Amino acid sequence: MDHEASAVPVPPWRTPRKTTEARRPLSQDLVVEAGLRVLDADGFEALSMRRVAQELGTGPASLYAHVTGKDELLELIYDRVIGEIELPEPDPDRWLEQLRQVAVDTFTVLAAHSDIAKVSLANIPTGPNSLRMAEGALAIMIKGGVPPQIASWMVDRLGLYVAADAYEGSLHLARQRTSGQDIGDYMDGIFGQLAVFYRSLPADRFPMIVGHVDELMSGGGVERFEFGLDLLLSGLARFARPIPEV
Amino acid sequence: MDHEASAVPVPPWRTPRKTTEARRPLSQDLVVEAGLRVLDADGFEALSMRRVAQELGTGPASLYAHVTGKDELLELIYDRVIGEIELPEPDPDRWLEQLRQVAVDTFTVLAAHSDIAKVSLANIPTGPNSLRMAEGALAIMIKGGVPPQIASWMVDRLGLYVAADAYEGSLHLARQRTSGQDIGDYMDGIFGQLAVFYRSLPADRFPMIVGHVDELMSGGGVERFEFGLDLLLSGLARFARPIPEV
DNA sequence: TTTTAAAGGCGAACGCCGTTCGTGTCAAGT
DNA sequence: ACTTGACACGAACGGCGTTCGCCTTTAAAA
Repeated sequence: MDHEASAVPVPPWRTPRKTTEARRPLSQDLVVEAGLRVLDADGFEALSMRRVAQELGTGPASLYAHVTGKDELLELIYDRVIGEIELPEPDPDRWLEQLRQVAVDTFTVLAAHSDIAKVSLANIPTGPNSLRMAEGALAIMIKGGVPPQIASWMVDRLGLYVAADAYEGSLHLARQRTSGQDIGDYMDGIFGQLAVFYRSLPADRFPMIVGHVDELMSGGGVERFEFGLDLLLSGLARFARPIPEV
Repeated sequence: MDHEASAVPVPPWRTPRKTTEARRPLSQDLVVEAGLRVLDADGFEALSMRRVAQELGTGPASLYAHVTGKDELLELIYDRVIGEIELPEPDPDRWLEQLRQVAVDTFTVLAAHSDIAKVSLANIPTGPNSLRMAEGALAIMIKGGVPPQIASWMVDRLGLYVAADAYEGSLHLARQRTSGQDIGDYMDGIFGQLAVFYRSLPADRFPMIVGHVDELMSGGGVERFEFGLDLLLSGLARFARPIPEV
């Protein structure tokens, strides 16, 4: 036995068949993970089937055995990201606070993973983790005394608001990435230019804009997100009724 | 005169130099108009430089003399669409009602022009008509007694909400267009499937969803839009202060 | 009227993209 | 040991935005 030890070297014109190490088996999880890696590293616009395949050391065609297409891949990545959000056990006394926390957490997680928020704007998310989120938010509200009809619509509206804001923020990130600048320099540049532009407008046609440049430019992304979120939530609170006897 | 009437036919090997009718001069306006035509007819995903050029009977390279690229074309189309919205003369007594009307009108106009709302999510609109909108909304609020800082952020938040909802709606339109179905059939199909899907979920893990399918599915796009809008506006109203002596 | 220079139309090509086809190869079941 | 079915993957298709370079047209200059 052990012919291998004294084996004659393979002739060089015999192209080595096992290029890396046998055949690495792919799987949907591996594809999704690679996609998420590309997304976090290089952003949404860089997430192409070719790039994901490259990340896995293969060609684009290989992915289609595990994923029906790019759309499905995006939905899978999205659901995976949503899975990172923790849901509290509903407490009727703190329902508003809990709902707010879930919204903020969702915003944070979506913003952390580049532009994936776009996916939830483009689809009605039906992955297991998205359903978990919807169920959790519904439970917090309904157990807090919000009428089911209101709570149902609120899930929709909150999801839209959170995703839209995260998406908008990610687009700035993408531009900054393209520009190659430091994130701070980029932001200063954009806001500086915009402030100068506003101030340069004809004051007779745009008196409000010219007169309130400082207010228009003030506040960062998170501050503005929470401002809008609190508008929505304070509006919602008026609908809440005391819990009926259980 | 009138040699034309009895003119000898041009020899066919003499390739006709004026193919259509001399050279039609292009212009930025013509390009933008053609782009809007494509958008309304075939949707966002069909709006390519090639397609717009085809609409003008030329090649894609010709457009770049009038537009720096696709991004600028989209912004120009967007601003043109925004120009369709009418702004009221601010009336301090009816500021909330006026603001609401502007938001609804904007939503309607954006939704009418397919997916153009996407552009305002991707950019901070700075076209003349977009500025006019911002100025108008600011004026309504500030003259209505809303503190300038709140009004400034509200312009941002309202724009985000309106654009996001219009964008989401347009994505359904795009799918319906792709599927080739009638709009009614498509909607019934989607909502029917979704309702069936929700009802098929395990009731122990998703009791709220399974128990409130009817509420989750109820209401059309406009109804939901106005629900969210009124949440935002009722939250805003709490900030309004009586106008100081003028 | 002729010349000339600037402006702009446009065919062709580059390098991306998502997706499909056909072939090759491995590993598990017989 | 052989068969077979799943799947990896190179190559190619048709689309995209954009650029290059040539050529026509036009309007001002001579």
